[in-house]
Parts: sequence; structure tokens; C-alpha cells
Amino acid sequence: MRYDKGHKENTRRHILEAASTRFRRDGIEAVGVAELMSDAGLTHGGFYSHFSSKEDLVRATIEHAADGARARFRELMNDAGLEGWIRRYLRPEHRDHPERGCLGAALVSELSRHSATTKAAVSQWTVKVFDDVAAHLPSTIPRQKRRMVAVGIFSTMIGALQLARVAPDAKTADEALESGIACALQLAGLKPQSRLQPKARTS
Amino acid sequence: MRYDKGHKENTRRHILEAASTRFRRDGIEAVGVAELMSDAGLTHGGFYSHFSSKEDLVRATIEHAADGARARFRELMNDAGLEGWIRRYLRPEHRDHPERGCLGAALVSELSRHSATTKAAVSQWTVKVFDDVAAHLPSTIPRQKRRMVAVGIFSTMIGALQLARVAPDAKTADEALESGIACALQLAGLKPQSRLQPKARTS
DNA sequence: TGTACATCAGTGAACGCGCGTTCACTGATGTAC
DNA sequence: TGTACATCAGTGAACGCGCGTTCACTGATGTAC
Repeated sequence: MRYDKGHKENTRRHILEAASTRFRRDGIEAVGVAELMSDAGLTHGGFYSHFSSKEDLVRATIEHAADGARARFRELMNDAGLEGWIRRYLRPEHRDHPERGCLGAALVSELSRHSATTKAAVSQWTVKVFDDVAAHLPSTIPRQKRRMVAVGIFSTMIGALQLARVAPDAKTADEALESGIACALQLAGLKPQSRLQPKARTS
Repeated sequence: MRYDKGHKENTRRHILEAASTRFRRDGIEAVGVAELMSDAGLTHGGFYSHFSSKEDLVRATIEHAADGARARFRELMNDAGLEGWIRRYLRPEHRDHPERGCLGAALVSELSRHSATTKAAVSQWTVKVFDDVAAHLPSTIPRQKRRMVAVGIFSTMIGALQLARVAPDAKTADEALESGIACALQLAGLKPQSRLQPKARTS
């Protein structure tokens, strides 16, 4: 068969989305190219007409996921503000479904061992997160501290989510999320006296 | 040859130490059993008289590393206090040498995809860290908030270290560490007005 | 309008390789007699 | 004291398997004439 204009680009996007889900769920190394292509409804041989190597796919997946994440970040920040974003990032559904969540939290320690090019793709995304968070901090945070606070808030969030994911029981896992929320809010200068329990939130 | 009493236990410890270093440097999945045994000066066949599987080694390595980490934590906490520990954890040497540093920071996102038994080993360690940190918080932190603050501080630290490790340039990487220190200290109620620069520290 | 050819996304067999694991074996030494 | 045997940590060849990557091929359709 011969394909529509735009067909190949569509296929590429399908592969990227399959990779994004699989990588977050199982880790990069644990997922094979053949498995991935089969998820996208294709056979493995065609992979190399889309990407030059698996590592190239990893880089492209990070960039693809970062674009999506940033768009969702902005939407949410407008709807629910910084506090809403923090609570949403650290809710139990996010902990329990890494395959639909933050690629950074799912893969950061694995990615730190990848190529400089791949790490640069991650870092371009984290730098944007820092900027976005800094821009939404309350005006009580002095200008020269905003970036530092933004980096600290995101460190707390990504760390708390990962600790929650290795917790062996619900109590420890919930505690990690709740502590992350309370501490991130405190750093942001929001509700320093806030209750420990996060509000129940739905998507 | 026939071996000394205690020889086998010694060999086991050598394997655990080789695994601990290699896993932190390259990730668990990237390191083969044969490679590991060769690091320990042995051939791969003998591996299974020490461990029932690679996953069993992973669990044992976490427990081994946790014992060492806790001993070092206590020593440092007595010498330098909570602030000293935070600064030491987030110093550039730790970022640049994961193979000699915190196993949790190096492997947490990979470990979240391992067996429940393995995750339980990680979590037993994190729970002890939380207890140790909570016990060393200044008395200004109210009793019922201490544990939450301890969890938040460690989340910030482990998150900041990982973000520093994916940073593509020295400036971004240093910023992550410095922000982590400043925010961890603020959460701990230590020097909320502290400078952004960490003190230069040596081992 | 009809025919021959070019295009090119996707197919699937095959490659060399390293993985985790198994197992028959080695050989130095302790023990039984 | 001397000899035969048991022990057991470690050896290294071999297993089946799945990996990333390559490549000759397919076949539906667009294009040239």
C-alpha cells in the first residue's frame, strides 16, 4: 500500500506515545524495540526508518513528553494555581500510575546514566518547569529567591513521588505524598500552617 | 583448595561491595552477574552458591548498603549535626560520584519497578532515615510535625541530587544542589535567611 | 484512458551478542581409620 | 604416622533466550507517457 500524506508522521507519533507509556511503566532498558513497535501496531523492522537508534527514540520521547507536560502544566496552573498543581502532582493516582504521569519522576535516576544529548533533553524540560513554577510563586517570595524556591519545590515533589512509589504499604506511601505537599506548600509560602492531609481531588 | 573458616562470608561481602558500587554507577539492569563476579575477582559460576538469583543479590545489596549508610549517618550527625549532613549530602562530590554515594538517590526510580520484597528493603531504609532526621530536628519544630518535616527534607534532598545529576552544565547542576540545601534548611527551621551558596566543605 | 514504472512505509528473517542460570567438574584440605 | 575418602568454594562450558540492528523484499498507489 501507499500511504496518505502525513501518515508517516502519524506513525512516528504513535511510536512515541507507545514508548512514553512503556518507558514510564517498565523503565527504558526493560523495554525492547520489538515490544514497542508491536504496541504501536507495527513490526520491529520499520523502527529504523523513524529513529536512528533506541537512544535516539529515548531523546525524542523525552522531548515529546515534555511538550505535552508543559501544555498540561499551563492549563492546570491557570485553572487551579500553584497549590492545585502541587496537590495534583502528589495525589495517589499519580503515584499509582507512573505510565500516565511525570516522565521525569519515573525515569530520572535511569536517565542520569544516559548520553549527554539525552540528559540535555531532560534538563531542557526541568529548566522550563523551574521557570513556570517561579512565575507562579506568590508575590511574597522575593525576586532573587524565586528561582531557588522553584527548584526546591520541584525537588521536593519529584523526591516525594519517588519515595511514595517504593513504599511497601499504603500508610507509608500516603505519608510521603502528604509530607511532600505540606513541605512544597511551605516552601512556596502558601499555607505554612496547612493541615497535613491533602484535599481529595479528582482529575 | 579448601578455605578458611569465614572465607565464604568474606567472599559474599566482596560480591556485595562490588554490586553496591556497580549498581550505583551503572544501574541494576545494566550490570551482568559475570561482570560483577569478575569485579570481585571470581568467575560467574560461583554466584549461585551465594545468592539464589540476581534479584536476591539486589535485595541483599540494599540491606548491606543501608547498614553502612546508617552507621555513617549517625557518625556524621554527631560530628556535624543536621545541617552538616544536609550540606554533605548535597555537595558536588556526591553528585559527581553516585558509585560512592546514596544508593537510594542512584536507584530509586529503577527500584520502584522491582519486586515487593526488594522495595520493602528500600523502604525499611528510608523509614530509618526519616526517624533519624526527625530525631535531629531543632526543638522549634513541633512534635506532631517532625516526621512530616523529616520526610519532606529527605524528599527535597533526594530530588535535588537527582536533578543535579541530569543537569547538562555545571551552573544548572550547582543551582540544584544549592537550592536543595537552602530549601532543606528552611524546612528544618535552620537559617531560614541563609545565603544561597553552600559552604565549601571537604570530606 | 491505459500501461509501465517509481516510490516508500512497513515486513520479517537473520546477524552477532550478552544475558541469567545450570551443572559436571576441580583440587586443596579436613577427617576417619 | 600414613592412606583413603568426604567436603565444598570456586571454575568454566553450555543452555535457551531476547536484545538492537540490518537488509532484501512487498505491494498499494502516485506519476510519466
